[in-house]
Amino acid sequence: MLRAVAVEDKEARRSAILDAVEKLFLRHPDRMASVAEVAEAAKLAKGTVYLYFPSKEEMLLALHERHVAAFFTELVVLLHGSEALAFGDIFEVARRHIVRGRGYLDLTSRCLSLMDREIPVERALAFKMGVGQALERAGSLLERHFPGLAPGHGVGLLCNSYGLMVGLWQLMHSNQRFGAAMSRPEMRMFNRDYESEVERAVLALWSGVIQPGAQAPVKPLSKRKSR
Amino acid sequence: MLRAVAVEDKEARRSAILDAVEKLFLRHPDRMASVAEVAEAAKLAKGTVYLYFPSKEEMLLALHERHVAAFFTELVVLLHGSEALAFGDIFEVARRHIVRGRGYLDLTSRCLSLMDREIPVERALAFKMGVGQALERAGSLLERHFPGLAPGHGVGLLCNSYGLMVGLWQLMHSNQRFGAAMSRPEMRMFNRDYESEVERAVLALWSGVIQPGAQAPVKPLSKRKSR
Amino acid sequence: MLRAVAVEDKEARRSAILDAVEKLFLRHPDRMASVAEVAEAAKLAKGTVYLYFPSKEEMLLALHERHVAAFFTELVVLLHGSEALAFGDIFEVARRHIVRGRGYLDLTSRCLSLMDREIPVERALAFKMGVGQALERAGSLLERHFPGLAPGHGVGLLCNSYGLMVGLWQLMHSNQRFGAAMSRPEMRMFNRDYESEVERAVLALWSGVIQPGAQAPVKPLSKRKSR
Amino acid sequence: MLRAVAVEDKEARRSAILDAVEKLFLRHPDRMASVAEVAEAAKLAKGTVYLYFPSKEEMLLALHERHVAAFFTELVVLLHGSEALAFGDIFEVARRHIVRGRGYLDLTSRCLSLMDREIPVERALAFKMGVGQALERAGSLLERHFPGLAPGHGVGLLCNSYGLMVGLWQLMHSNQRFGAAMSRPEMRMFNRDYESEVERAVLALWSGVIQPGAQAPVKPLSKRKSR
DNA sequence: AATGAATGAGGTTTCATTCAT
DNA sequence: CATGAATGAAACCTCATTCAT
Repeated sequence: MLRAVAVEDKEARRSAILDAVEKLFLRHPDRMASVAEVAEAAKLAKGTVYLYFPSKEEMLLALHERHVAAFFTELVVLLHGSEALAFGDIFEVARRHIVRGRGYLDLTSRCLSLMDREIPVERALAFKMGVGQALERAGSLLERHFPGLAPGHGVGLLCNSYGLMVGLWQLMHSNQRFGAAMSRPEMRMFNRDYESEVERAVLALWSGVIQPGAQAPVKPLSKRKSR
Repeated sequence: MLRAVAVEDKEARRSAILDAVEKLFLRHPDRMASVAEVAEAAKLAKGTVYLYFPSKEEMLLALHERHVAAFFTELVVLLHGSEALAFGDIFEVARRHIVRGRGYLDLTSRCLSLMDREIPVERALAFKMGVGQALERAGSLLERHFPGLAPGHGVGLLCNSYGLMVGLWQLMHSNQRFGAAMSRPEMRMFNRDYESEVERAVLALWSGVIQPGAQAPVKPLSKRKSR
Repeated sequence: MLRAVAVEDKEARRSAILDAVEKLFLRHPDRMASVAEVAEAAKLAKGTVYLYFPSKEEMLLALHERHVAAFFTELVVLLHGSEALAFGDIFEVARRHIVRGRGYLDLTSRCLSLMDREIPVERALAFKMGVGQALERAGSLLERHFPGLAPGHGVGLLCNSYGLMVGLWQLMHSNQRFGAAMSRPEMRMFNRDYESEVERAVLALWSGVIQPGAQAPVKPLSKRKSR
Repeated sequence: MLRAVAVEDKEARRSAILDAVEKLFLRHPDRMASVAEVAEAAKLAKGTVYLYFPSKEEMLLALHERHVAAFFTELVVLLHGSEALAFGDIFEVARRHIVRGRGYLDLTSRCLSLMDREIPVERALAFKMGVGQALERAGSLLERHFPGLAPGHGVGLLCNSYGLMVGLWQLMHSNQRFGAAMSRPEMRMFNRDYESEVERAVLALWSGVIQPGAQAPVKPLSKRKSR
């Protein structure tokens, strides 16, 4: 076994481990691979894996981090351009990374719950802060493209969109398990395609947030009571 | 221990077990109680619990089902009334059950991932079909209150809203763990209150979906490419 | 597998586990059996063993406790009798249990160091208090047989003797490993038999403590300095 | 890192490693430092440590050897002098090195059990032979100071004393863990100070061994039986 | 001689579930 | 119906040691 002495070598090895994790994750999205399996897939000894990651959970988080970074990098590049962008241009990036990216949403869900328990607070915080910075950057760039978006609301819109994509995925993706049963009449309303549904939903959300018109189409409150 | 012979007694015992699960779930939302704890809290023996539920996971699902049923019951009652309803009236029900309901969202997240793996397909399907029916009913009633909502789109809007609420919760709730660190400048953009944020987001979503006006405020596509 | 439902049955099973531990301990005094081995030797599943003992270490302690209890029981019975006792009568009990008792001293050494680290303080304290009571009882009875023993010094003498037996064993027992090498001239002074050596030493200790005569044979301090 | 090429340099490095071991041992007497920690404390790499010691256990043994050598050196110097010595003069040396020497007894206990298993027979034998020689020397010198000590019994007395010191320490030292609980009435008999207790015990042992008078104060055997 | 990356054996404990009573 | 004793799979992580550099 070659020894990763230089910093780049180490980085490469770390990355190779993540590749192995990803491979296993995609092969069996339903079960979390054991460290032994990861090590085997990466052709390393178990102990070696622990030289690069303090725990199994942090491996997953690191993989997720890689996904997220790739997404934001591309998003920021796009938003940075001087070209005028419409919703679809931006969603295109999300589609490629998040909606269609193999394992992106599944891993996101998984990590979101890891963050509560298994990941040490310090690490969770660090991850979140990293995302926060990217988000802030993307959010403010976004505002430049949508004058209807009130200053400071870019980040919020991105968060909301992200939440919508994740939540909807969780609601819908399991349908695959049901196979033929999905064609029963009682299941009709679930029988939609996540990809098109989520785009429509996010578009609607943006339309609702980026309000150019004066009057809201949906009245927030009825007259009878004010809560 | 009295024996639950009559059907009602059995029903009551089942319910008592769910009460115990709920109590434990609320006490430690961060860890899943063991069956032994549930049995103890319900003042039963471990084995007895298995007379009423085939597995631990199905206990959680049953509790979740109870939450969901309570929510839909109230929602349908509201929508059934002849009174005119604004968004806030409807969201009020969601707020009480989902947003503020102790443990509702946490349990929802948990069950959503259980549905993928631990729950037998049959059971998962049955649950889903139950929700489907309630959803269908509520969706069509909803359309009566919002003429701007195209026929058949009520269910979709409800699903989207539900997904948004769940996804946003997952993104935001973990912030509690971070305590004081949330006030750092890098974390500013996360420092929002879930309750008000989610209401605003859902309202925006509805505004976007229920489009009375002609012109969309957000152009779906730029001219340059058509994907 | 028969189920130990009654309390006596449980006691018996616990005892059977200790038998298995003892058997393994005697077979390989040099390595601590794994729980898997213990379970196998006791013809139980690993998990079952954990129903009876909270940890591997506490198994050893329990076995040691059994040894100690047997020793003290017999000692107290002897001391209780009305007959006049000489040192040899009492040492006879120690010889049978401690010196010749298979594994007694080895296990004692092992447990003595477990008490420092692995055993929870509560448990260690409980054990020690149990020994304390037996010791107190034996110590005061001892004083009745040896008028030369100052009141209250019985316990101390027993402790000292115990320490001497344990310490000497540790110094000497390993000689077995050395086999033929023990006959080299440089090793001559180690080449003694533990059993006779320890008896002589303990007798000497008792002779020194139970001082009938006026003049001490060994002057505690020289005249030149007083420390 | 400078390379230790000359023999003295190597000796110095070896010694520095032992210093590091000792430092760590004193800092956390309750847990055995890992090789990584030792290396770090000695400002060396892990592999380097293995150039000087074949195993972790032998590090401990070497440190112990250093302790023992220091003790015997001083003891022999004292016994060599022409001055008349009383027990207290000799015990003073033991007190300084063994009783009060930080970590002496703890390490002794540890090594005594290592000798059984972890240390290769060859090495264990070598250590023992070294101690044997020192012991022999000290033992015969001792006999010159105590005419009551039968020729050839000096070594035995030293061994017995050593065993008593070690055994008693093991019995008593753990009391520190129990803190306040030591003041309970059931623990009264344990509540003694090791330092004074051990001195009294060793003095008693010597008094018993170095018998000037004719009649033994403690009858070895009762009349009724002869074992 | 020094380094530190790689190794991989090794054993504990938990807990959902079963089933004899 | 109720009990709770018995089961046993499952997986983590540590760390002493080796050896390529």
